[in-house]
Amino acid sequence: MLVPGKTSGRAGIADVARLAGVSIGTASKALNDRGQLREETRARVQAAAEQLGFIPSSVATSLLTGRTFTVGLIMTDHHGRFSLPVLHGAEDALGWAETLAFVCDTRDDPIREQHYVRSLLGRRVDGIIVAGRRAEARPPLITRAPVPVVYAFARSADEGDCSVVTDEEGGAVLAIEHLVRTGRRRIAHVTGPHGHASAIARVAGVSRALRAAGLEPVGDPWYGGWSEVWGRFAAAALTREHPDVDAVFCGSDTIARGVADGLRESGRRVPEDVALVGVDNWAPIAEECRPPLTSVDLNLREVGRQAGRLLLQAIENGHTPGVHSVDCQLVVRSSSAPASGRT
Amino acid sequence: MLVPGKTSGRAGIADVARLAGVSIGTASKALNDRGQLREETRARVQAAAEQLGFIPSSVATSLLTGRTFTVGLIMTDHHGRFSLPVLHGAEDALGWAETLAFVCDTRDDPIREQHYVRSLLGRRVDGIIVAGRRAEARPPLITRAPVPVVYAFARSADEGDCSVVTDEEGGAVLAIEHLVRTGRRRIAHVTGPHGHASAIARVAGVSRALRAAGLEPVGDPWYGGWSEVWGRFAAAALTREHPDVDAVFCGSDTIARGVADGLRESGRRVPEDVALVGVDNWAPIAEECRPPLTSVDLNLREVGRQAGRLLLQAIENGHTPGVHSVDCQLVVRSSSAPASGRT
DNA sequence: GCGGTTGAGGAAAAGGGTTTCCGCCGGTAG
DNA sequence: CTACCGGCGGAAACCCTTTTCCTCAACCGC
Repeated sequence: MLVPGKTSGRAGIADVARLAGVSIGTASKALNDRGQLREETRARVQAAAEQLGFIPSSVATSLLTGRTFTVGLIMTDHHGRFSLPVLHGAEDALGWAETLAFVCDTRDDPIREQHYVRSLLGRRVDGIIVAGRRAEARPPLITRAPVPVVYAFARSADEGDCSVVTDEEGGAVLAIEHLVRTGRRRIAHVTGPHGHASAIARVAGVSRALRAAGLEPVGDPWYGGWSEVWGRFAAAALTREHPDVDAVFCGSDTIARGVADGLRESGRRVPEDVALVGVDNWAPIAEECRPPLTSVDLNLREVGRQAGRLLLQAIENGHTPGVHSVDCQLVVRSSSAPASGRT
Repeated sequence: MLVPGKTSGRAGIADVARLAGVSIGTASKALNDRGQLREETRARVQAAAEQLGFIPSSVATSLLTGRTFTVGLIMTDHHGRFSLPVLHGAEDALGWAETLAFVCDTRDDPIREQHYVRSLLGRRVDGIIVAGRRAEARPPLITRAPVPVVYAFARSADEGDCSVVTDEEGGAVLAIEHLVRTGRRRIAHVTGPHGHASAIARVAGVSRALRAAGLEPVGDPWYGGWSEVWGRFAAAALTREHPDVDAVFCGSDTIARGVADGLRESGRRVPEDVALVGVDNWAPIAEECRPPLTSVDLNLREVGRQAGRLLLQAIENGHTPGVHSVDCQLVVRSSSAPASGRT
């Protein structure tokens, strides 16, 4: 039942106070368990608030305290394959509904990005998270931002900023160690475009892990694209040039799926003849692959969680510069089962 | 250069006014092109604002005007395949950065949802969009909401609410008409689980379109799951039971991809022997399919755009109840090219 | 009986803008 | 010379809630 009281049509604390027969200040104290009030008064006020469906305006308290319990989340990959898990992680860290996130999709347009930043700043967000896939370190969002900024997944070029990234090199090491452990010896690496930062990091991990295991790589890394077509092509070429290959580590699940199809069509069995590991652990690809694909999970949700935690920390205690790294995780499916007769 | 003026560390309009040598009221008028001021004064104030990097706090104006230029976007499908395009469309309608959206992922948990709703209401959002895939109409978010609510893609069970949905039945008609137009006569339909609302709508569309074309369906609709495995299985069974089939309309791109693989492995060529159309137009699947897949696009972005527009309209002029339908769009790729020798 | 103490609740300021209303000043017309 | 008017800019109210400070009354002990 609406009370004709205030302009907005919504009950304000003044309406609650009037209904309970107390002053505004007293009502506030009753609702926030502050001050010294008789229990009876407190209950009366709370009943009144309940009856009116009173929800306090955080706009007013924000104005008062200077904190909005609001952050901006800027994403640059509009399909959300990378930003969404980051958002989920951030939500975890920010507490369900404790702090809410304005999500802004820049569509990789710097003008739009600046618009959004200005808008966020005008709304007095407590901080900003910049999420999104980008091979290289990205230019800082803004110089001398009046609120903390944390970069998630895409790291800032400015070392004084705070970034959270995945340890892609470590992820590659994980994959190779797994293959070696399951008895593979002739391991090839098929990946994305030459010069792509992710490709570079993973190649480095592959070299390191192979060296540590005392193995020679099977040819140079195969650079191409991130597509299935490339994977199929590479599989055909690979089996032709290196018939003894017994495992392929792929720079993405998409490539790996192409490789799986290519191998099957060249008469190789997966995993019996050749084991396969991808990267991304992207369910619709990895799980539908024939056979289901072992994959390196980039742990993006944890990246988001860390970013959220660091942001909160920066808001409360000040800036924590540096690059924070999150480990990858290997998700084992059947594509890398040990070949029969091996360890 | 920070001015020691105010508490927050950020320049306020008082700082600007002081620097420009005018009163606060005058400064406000100068910055908002309001009132009668000498051009010189206006310029002086604007220069001061520029120098201080002044960004007005929309918290303050929101408190004053009662409008926050903020909406809530509640999503229920956490992979975002459906909600994200809706978000993008909504962003289009809300104007880049004019109105920002709090994005809340409920993970299909009603408790979390209520938390978020309360939080949004406390933040005095101007309206709420509920997005997300759900087969059936969903229960209303809240009864007697103090702000307008628009349901996007998942429609509300309450007819008095405002919902925007895609015309899934119409999408199926589009697909069948396309197949008929390119000379196919023996058209089968492979879809998801029996009883699923989307499956039901599409089956209805298929029947209608086939009847209109004077064709008999090839057997009953094939109900199964939304997976590739099901598609492969169905393809094998289909070619066995109906060797004369020359087209398959699939309930999703994933199924269609499975069917494509299954057909190829049964010795049928796509599209020469059998044409294929999917639903979703989900790029990573449709484009990587062999051959690239013709697909019915659900036009989710447009759904989001409509939802945004309707919400804005509801905020400004009041409620517009009813279910608004958005047409699907057929995206033609090579999987449905006319067989050689046909029209 | 009176001062001190404590418990309960009210009054008012604050926070950062916008807007309305008002006053001042200079120019112009009567 | 005075009255009026228009241009320009300032003072203050207002939005909603929290919080601090204050008042008032009752009760206690001496």
